Amino acid sequence: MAVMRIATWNVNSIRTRVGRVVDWLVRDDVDVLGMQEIKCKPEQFPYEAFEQAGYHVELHGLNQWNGVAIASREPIEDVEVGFPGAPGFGKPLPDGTLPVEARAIGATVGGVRIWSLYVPNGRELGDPHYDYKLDWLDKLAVSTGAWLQANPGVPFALMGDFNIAPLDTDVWSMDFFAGRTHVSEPERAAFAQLQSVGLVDVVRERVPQGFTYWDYQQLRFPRNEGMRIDFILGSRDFADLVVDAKIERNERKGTAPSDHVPVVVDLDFGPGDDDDRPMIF
DNA sequence: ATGTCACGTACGACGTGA
Repeated sequence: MAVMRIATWNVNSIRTRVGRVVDWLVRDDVDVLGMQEIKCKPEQFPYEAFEQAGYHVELHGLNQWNGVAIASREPIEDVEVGFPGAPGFGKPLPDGTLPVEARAIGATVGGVRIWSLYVPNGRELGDPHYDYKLDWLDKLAVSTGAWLQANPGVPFALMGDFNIAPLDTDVWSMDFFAGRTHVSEPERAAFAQLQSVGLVDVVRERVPQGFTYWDYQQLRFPRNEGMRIDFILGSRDFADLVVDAKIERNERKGTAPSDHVPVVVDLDFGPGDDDDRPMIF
């Protein structure tokens, strides 16, 4: 394959939406999908629908909350559940450590190292969940920076629901978000830290405007009152392969949509063993 | 015109998370 289409999508329960998700994968010819908020354990995951459509699946799900997965037409290699140093949260376990939630899964597909991430929401400024969010992002940046140093030349991307709107134009109203999470300076600094260790938002360059999430409440989608909080952050080696990007706004329409839509990039590996390439030369 | 949805528990309706 000379071109690989990679996407990220917070599906908000895969059991509720497996039909929509697999239909879109096939219809849009997606090769690799990182999913967030699958909201299930492995034994509850609808593997069959993915396998029948030609996708392998690797996932990390502990309970009805959070949960991340990767689906891919090519084999999924070197799966890693959670990143080194990821902080836990909640009631301490018998050994005194905090439970680490199911928010990160990494794998290599076609020589590309990718992570599907569901960043903690934060709830309210000053809430323990907010401090947890910032700590989680800090540890993610440190872990990512170390990995990039140790693996030069490997195309690498973090993708998922970051629960941060980096720009004022990434929310429908800065007045509405004044004093709330997702737009605070510490959250934006945490997002910038990911860029400072060597990652770039490979979608923003090609799609400067557009939301990726609209709350189910208050007619947010019909009014286009959304947020841009889902991103694909690529290393330089990854970014150099990107030839196209899009936000699939149509996936917020119709029956029983997720509140998020897919974010997509195409990677071009140049002339190669592309079965689909017409033999006209 | 529309004013939220998904999960678990447990079989109606509420608590939790987003």
